[in-house]
Amino acid sequence: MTRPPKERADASRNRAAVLDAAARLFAEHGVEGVSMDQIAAAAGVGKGTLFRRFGDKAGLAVALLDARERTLQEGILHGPPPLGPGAEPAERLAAFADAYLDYLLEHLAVIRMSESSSPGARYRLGAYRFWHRHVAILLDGSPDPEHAAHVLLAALSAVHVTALLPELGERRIREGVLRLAKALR
Amino acid sequence: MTRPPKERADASRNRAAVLDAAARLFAEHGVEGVSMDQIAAAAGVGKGTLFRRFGDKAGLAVALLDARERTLQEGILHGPPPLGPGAEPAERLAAFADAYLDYLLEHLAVIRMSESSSPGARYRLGAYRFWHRHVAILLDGSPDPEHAAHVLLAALSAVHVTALLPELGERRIREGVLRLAKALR
DNA sequence: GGAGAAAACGGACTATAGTCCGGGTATGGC
DNA sequence: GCCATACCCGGACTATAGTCCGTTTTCTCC
Repeated sequence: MTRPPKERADASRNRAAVLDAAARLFAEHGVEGVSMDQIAAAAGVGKGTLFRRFGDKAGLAVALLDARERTLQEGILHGPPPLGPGAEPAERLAAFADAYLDYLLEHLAVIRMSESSSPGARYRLGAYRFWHRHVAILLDGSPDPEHAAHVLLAALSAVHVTALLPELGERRIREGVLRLAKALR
Repeated sequence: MTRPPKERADASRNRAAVLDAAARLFAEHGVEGVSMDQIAAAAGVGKGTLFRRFGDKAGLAVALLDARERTLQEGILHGPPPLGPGAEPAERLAAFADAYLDYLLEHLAVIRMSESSSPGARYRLGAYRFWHRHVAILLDGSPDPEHAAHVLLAALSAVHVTALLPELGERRIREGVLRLAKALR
């Protein structure tokens, strides 16, 4: 890990102000209904500050999700089975699909924003690479675990689940994903 | 089918001019590298005309793909087996996956544009609904053909295939999709 | 072939994402 | 406490998508 030399007091203050403002505005008007200008104004910072720190709207979404995402990753790496180590791969895969869907459905709009700024942005996220490696390892033994892992994650993409939700409902999506996880082994 | 009353001569002339200009500019500078202003200028029409006719850049992409897409749909509905009617569902599904990948890889950038203007745009395309119904029918008998069809199509989305192509290559993607099609039955 | 209606045209206009850089401020060394 | 400087700030600026509406063209019917 590279350790940044330090964070200046004004920078840290502004980062917190931006994240607070963004969380509040997103909750109030929806992710799509808030412009970067509005967030900057609400946080009391300039536009330049906002973009320099977070890159773009997707980067802001990633920062907002950071804590929740780390919790899930922690549960996978060091938590109790079946999500954490110790259970059979098949069980761990089912537990992952379930836990990931919990996370996804809880933050659907923000995750969608984090994944779809530019086309293909999702696949470049550190988090995506984490989920992909985890799933590929659990699929070890199948003909092409890497492709199969991408397939499972495609069925768990925010855009995909958002589109299917009104048509199929949460229950059928959960069952479908679990069946898929089994079928891929 | 609803029959539009007629198309005025100026409208038809401009439509052709826009499609020509777009095809040429896309081929020359890539889909991402061309702005709607440039297309309008190259076609010798105003911006308003462009947007009124095609809605947005994705609509323009859809119009460009129209002919090729109809060919594939025709092959499915009335062509010879195994793509067309007459073969076993499993064979037809494999043939569809293969033919769709041919189509997708041939026009990857334009299809990506047609699918990803706004988030979820893909699922509202008439073409998507066609592919989905076809696949769901071929998966009849499995626990949830509709969800399974969405899964197969997710593995065939332009963004997904674009992201996987440099990492896995065409061969592994084709094999992976075929395995998925088998596993979903 | 001319008048009137309907449809299409086109460019000025708005909104938003994202960039750039001159000016300011915290920090660490003295 | 003071200075040098590296880092950060913020708003003016650019580029692009998409809208709006007064004007022009086409079509139809007489």
